[in-house]
Amino acid sequence: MAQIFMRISTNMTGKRRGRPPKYDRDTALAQAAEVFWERGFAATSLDDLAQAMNMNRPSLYNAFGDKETLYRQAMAWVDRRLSDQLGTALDTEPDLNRALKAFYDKALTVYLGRTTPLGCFAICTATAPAPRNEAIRRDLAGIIARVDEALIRRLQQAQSQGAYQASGSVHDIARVLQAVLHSLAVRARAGESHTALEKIYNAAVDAIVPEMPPLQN
Amino acid sequence: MAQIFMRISTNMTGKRRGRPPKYDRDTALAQAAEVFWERGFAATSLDDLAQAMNMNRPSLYNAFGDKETLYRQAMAWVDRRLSDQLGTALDTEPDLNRALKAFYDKALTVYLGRTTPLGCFAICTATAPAPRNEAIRRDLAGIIARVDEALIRRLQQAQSQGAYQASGSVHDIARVLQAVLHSLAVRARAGESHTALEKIYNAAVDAIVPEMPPLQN
DNA sequence: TATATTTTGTACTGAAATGTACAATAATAT
DNA sequence: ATATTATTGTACATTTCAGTACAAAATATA
Repeated sequence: MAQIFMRISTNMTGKRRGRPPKYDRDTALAQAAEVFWERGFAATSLDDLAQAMNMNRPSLYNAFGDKETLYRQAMAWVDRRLSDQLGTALDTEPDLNRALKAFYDKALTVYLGRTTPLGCFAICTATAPAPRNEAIRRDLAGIIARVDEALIRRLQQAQSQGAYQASGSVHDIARVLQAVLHSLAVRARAGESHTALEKIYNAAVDAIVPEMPPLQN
Repeated sequence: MAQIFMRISTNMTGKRRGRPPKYDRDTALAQAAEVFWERGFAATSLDDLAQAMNMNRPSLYNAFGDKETLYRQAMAWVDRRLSDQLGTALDTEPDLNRALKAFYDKALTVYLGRTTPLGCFAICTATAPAPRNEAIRRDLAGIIARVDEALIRRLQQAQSQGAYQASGSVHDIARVLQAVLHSLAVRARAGESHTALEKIYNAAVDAIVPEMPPLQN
């Protein structure tokens, strides 16, 4: 039941005992994520995963646990990478309007940037199992909450710099902005084009966070 | 391969020949939808469905075809009902701002109105299989497109009545409005409360389609 | 009453999936 | 060298699932 994965028993020379693993943990997770991303949680078999990760099933169990555990690690892996990219997109651009557009555009490159457009991993594959799998449901809720927080921070930053004046609550506006992200996630997976999606987020940002009028002096 | 379901061989008295079906087609679809809605497409077995529909598997095949066909019929069934309700919500309220809020609120009662909150059937269960199932992907795209059209119509109506002046393209604004719906669909399934979701759509509508200023005379 | 038609329900087949036992392998440590 | 440790890989057991064959049941029609 309570198994312990990944006992990192390295000695002081950094060399592990026993037969060395054939896989690299990070790339294996990336490969697992790719399969889950395309097929979803339930439709992905351990054989699919083992094949994609170039491992056999017992090794896979030994390294990552069962399918659910592996799925959650894969989702966390994808989330870390995406959060990094979206966070830097928000931070690099000083103008709020432009920062948000950069944010959405970076998301689109992830959502559309595979051989086939897959949308958002979490939104498009974690929703299905969520009602019957409390852990996955909480993972999904956590991912959404952290994006809320990132957007709130960015809005507050703009506000404190006088670059933005919220009509209502900044918390609520952040959630409206994430709504656009969710829609891009879904529409990308439904097959809509990059240009069509670009129009959506441009319209949204311009409607919700209009460009600053030139400073009056 | 090409089977024909539901041969409606009624004579002029409206009486069918052969043993009468135990199931009612409409309620059976509703029951199937409930199962798919909670578990998703791939995680639902034909045994789950047969049990929920109070049929045995051969009858199920005879009446609705295989799992994919049944799923698509169930999704279409749910979509018809939801579209009806959302359409009337949009039409009954004369003021655009209030009409949109009624629209979202009606959606929320559907998304949250079961024993466990399930969000939107299409958004939360059709996205997962979409990349590997072209038919389901197209169904999903069609459902999204029809909501776009309904919102566009409503915006144009308000515009032609002078009750609304779009900043940009009405087509784009409609898609931004549907983005809010998508987010409600996902967040409901992730476990967020009715009041939390209400705040989101209220903020969105007020930001995107502000209440009309009192007519100037 | 006999026949045709349609659905029901049992039972079966074959395929796919999960999870594990156990021997073989490859490295470090003594 | 020998022991220890950890992973790999084969093989297997069990369950679940999709799909179907076929007889029984229930109705209309001739």
